[in-house]
Amino acid sequence: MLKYHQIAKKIEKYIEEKQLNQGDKLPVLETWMTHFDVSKSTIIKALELLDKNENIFQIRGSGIFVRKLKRTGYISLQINDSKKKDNVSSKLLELDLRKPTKEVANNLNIGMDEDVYYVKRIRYIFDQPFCIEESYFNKSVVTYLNKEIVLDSIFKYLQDALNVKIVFYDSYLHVDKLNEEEAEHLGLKPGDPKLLVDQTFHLSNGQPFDFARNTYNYLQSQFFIQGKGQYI
Amino acid sequence: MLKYHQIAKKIEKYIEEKQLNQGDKLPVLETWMTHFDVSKSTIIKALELLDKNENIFQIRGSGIFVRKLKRTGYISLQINDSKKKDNVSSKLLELDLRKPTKEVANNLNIGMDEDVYYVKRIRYIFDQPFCIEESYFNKSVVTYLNKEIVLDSIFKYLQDALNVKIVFYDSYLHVDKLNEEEAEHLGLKPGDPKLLVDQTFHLSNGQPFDFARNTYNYLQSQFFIQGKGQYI
DNA sequence: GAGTGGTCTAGACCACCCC
DNA sequence: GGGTGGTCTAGACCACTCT
Repeated sequence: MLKYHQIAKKIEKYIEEKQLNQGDKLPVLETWMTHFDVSKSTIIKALELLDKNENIFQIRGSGIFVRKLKRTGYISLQINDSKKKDNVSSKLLELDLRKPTKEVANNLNIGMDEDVYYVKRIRYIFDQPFCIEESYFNKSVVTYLNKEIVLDSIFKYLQDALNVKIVFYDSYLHVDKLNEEEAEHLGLKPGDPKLLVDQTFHLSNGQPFDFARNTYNYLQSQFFIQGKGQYI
Repeated sequence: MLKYHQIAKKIEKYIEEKQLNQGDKLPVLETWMTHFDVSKSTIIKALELLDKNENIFQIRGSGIFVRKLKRTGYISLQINDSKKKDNVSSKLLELDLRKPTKEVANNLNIGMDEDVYYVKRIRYIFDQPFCIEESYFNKSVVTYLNKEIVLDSIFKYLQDALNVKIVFYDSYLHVDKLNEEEAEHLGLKPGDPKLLVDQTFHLSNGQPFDFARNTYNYLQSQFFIQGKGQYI
């Protein structure tokens, strides 16, 4: 494990253990340098990581401060931290090999005669249905899938067994109305609001290999995004 | 202007001028180093910037590649790049000094006896209403506001005239149903879906000074988020 | 094994905040 | 003006990809 990753973790732990709150000041660079016996750049790299994950913010000439979310119970739309989600379970509805629709073929950047794995799941939080998830995997990349794999973590399997690495992803959000089938799955009424999140996951050559369409229950799901200001 | 900012801009321009597409390979580090006559770290910093703004992705041992969004007409939920938005106009509905509600006081971290500036605007894209925006500014930070300022860019005024700098912000998303008044403003029907985005903007001491509630027209607005994978 | 990006160091100097 | 974070350099060494 990289030095600056380790250090970032330790600083994160430090914040947690000291129960620091938003705006609390952390020790200065110099202190961390001597404490971990590494160069300045390494500490800066570690702090950069924490900054990116929205754990801290840094003010030049002033110091390093703790950053905390005020509201709880929200889902991150940025998968920076892959924190474990308890209370979440899922049910498999469909799993088969099929030809893509025009839309799916377009999103996966493949021809309509190629094969895709189709996976449809319902996801539950505290046993309440909060999301319908439909995924389409390019079969030439994801060569094999079965029930057991799908019920566990697909991404973990892709990485460990197939050596498929996600390099980046794009998410597209729409708000719309539920149709009858979706409403039934989510325990809502047709015409009720829904949040639709389309995602494409890309490989290291920039090609998408997974297109996912997520339909969220508007009563069970709230989201957050954190950002940094740079209005010039 | 910082060296690595300049270089990032030049590389961005290079991508644009060469009309490179997703997955196209960029020249290697060494080439950029000699081309700009700077050290390796500086180039890496520049590429880090481009990486953060989702213009490129880097694969160790392989190279630097162009990244592009597939869909157009979407609004970024990350204000990394503050690109100019044409076709967007706004109408001022209300502007006054008032006492905050409990909710607003809580979001601004102030007492209910303190003053806030209240600004209500409708935002139009291609002359279609796409957003109702209600903002509450802590008066002890934003000491003065008027009609002219509000119709121009508030954030620019805050930075230039009042020396108020946004360091970070949190966004919270909900999906819900429009009430009668909102529906009228947006040209929709009560009960139609809406996307609600609450934002708090924070100063360098971590304190929020602006709480904004944005209600989006679900037919006129679509959003995107880009991310990087790191499933371990 | 050659090519390529990433980490890490040590140190000079700079830019900003705040007293 | 002292304290503090940020930029930049030069170079050693490491880790991954691809053929």
